[in-house]
Amino acid sequence: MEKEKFYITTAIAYTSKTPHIGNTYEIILTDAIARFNRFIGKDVFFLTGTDEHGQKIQEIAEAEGITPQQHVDKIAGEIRDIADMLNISYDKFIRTTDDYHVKAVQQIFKKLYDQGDIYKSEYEGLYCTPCESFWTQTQLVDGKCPDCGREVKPTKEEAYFFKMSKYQDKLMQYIEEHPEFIQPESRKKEMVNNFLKPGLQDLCVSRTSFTWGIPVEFDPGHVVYVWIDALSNYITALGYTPDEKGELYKKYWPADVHIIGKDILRFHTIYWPIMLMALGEPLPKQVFGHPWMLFGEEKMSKSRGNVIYAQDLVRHFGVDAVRYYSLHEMPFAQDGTITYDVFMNRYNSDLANTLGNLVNRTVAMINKYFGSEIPAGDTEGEFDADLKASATAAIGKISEKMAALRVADSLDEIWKVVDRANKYIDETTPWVLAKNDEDKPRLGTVMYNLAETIRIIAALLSPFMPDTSAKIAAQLNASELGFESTKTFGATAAGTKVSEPVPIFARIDIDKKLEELAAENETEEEKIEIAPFKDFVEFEDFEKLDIRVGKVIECEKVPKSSKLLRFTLQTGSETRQILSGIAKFHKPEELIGKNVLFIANFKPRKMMGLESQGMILSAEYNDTLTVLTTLNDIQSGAEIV
RNA sequence: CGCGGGAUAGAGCAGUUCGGUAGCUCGUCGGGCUCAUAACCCGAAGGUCGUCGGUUCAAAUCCGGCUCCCGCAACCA
Repeated sequence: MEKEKFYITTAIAYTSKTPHIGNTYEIILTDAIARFNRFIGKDVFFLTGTDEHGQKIQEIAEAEGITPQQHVDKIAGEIRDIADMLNISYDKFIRTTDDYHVKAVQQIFKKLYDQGDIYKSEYEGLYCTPCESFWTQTQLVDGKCPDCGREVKPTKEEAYFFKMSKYQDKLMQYIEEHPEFIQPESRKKEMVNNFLKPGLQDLCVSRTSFTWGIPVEFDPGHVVYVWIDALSNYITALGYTPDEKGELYKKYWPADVHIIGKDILRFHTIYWPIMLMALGEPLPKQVFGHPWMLFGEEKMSKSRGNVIYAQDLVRHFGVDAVRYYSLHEMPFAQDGTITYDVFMNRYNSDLANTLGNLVNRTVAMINKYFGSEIPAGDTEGEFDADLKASATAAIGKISEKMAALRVADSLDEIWKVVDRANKYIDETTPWVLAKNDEDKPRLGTVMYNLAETIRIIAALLSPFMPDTSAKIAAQLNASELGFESTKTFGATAAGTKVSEPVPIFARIDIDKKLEELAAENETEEEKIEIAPFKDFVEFEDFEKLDIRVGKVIECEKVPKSSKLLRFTLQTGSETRQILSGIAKFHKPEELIGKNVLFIANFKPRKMMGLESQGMILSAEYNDTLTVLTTLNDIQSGAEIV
């Protein structure tokens, strides 16, 4: 019988810098799902890889004084090492710099262009001078600028655009007919209400402002901008080209599920399906936007000093502890958190105490009471039926949960069996049975039932914690760990020799470990990553800017905007209104009365319906920002020289 | 009034579809046991289910108002 196929992917990781555990979480989650589907007998293809093009990478490489290729080779290597370290069972690792991918993307771009879905735009009649904004035909309101309502003028800027709107209704229909397509459900509404209902804008798919990308074959100077390049990895990895689809593609496409971060859901549930429609290919069955792993309350970032790397966690706690935490502690649809403290508490209670100790005490007793041979289990007693039912029923429940991508809940089901087994030991009190020879057969059965239950646990764990599964099986000398073997009791043969008991997860002394970790962080020299410095300019270039001091006489939040503050600045004997996107970093009250620096000769520009007559200067580093001010008070309107 | 999600014991979460004794894990306290990694098992304490009001015999659950968080969109030059 033909095996059912299952194609699963992660998003490809951007190769700008080394990923932290929050980034790594995605691939662990995907691996568990992939392994589980293999476990239940599907023919799985698991794809992961790296996204290696773009301006940012070009800039970073320049700053480091190496070529973009050298930079992405380095980071892609690191990412691959992390995946291998974590036992990620990917079938293919694609890099967007791979030659077959580059070629296929060029062909895809050409095909879409030839059939008229991609067009080159000269922005004719579509530039609004006061707003300094480009608009596509579909964005205009009554043929005029949607921002200010004024006339728009032609310009010469050129880029390629994808006609998204053409496929919009078809996509809407698909989403409605396939309620499981976007997961979790709540995200679906975001996509439909924010993008599809208002009408899709045509998507810019090429750039001329940088060169580190896939060249548009028929138009030198243009490179393919991120989306067509990155998204198509899911099919080019299978050997797809518009002309020749390839065996893997025919076998595995459409994807059963794309596992991605919630931040790129839009691209995967709107642009990507539309690309596929344009290519005449079937759409993926499901896109799951997983939540983020945060450090405490915050996003991880190096400057906050709260980054946790998978490598460090693995070094201190082992691969499967990292996998367990990632899979078990993350809620399905809400962001989860990680801290060393919580991690270790989880480790001790779930892994060392509950699971590890069950294996340890069982193996120890078999050694002690039966000379390390698993005895026969033919003297039934109270509690046996309940234990067996618990063990053999687990796989059914887990299968249901996993079909809904409920990985954490699946682990809970396994732990229910572990708990049941620990309780069984208490109920049957083997140490009491061991005191009387006539109880030996019953004691043997208790040991057998425990060994067999643990074998089933090991089998159930194999998709989630493969190393642990193998370690447990090795101590019991168990060989049968297949899917079918988890449904029935009795695969363990009496007489099987177990090994010496060896703790699988050593308990952690949390206080001691925290000290160790703190010491480690201190010795680690701080690497400060600042934006690359720009090229030399002439003094005249600086002189073109008119930078002035302004005294803040009014400052308030712009209604309905999360970023904008509206300032009224005193500039000599005049005042002017300036908008600045710094609401997240400064409260209006704290700025009133302060001298700020601003660029006075930018063309006025409308934002949120208000005119901004200049730009207030701020210093920015890694998600934090502060407004510049003068050391001593000085007349407003004073020039910066 | 742009769209959507959330607020439940010290912490993290489930329960809300189809109203009826509020549940899980960790932590705390007490007890049991001694095979085992000071592990395991049992029990207890701890919640006016954000807030105000409505419907109902009965509301965490349904309806409405409010507060606070979060995501998306818009907006940061």
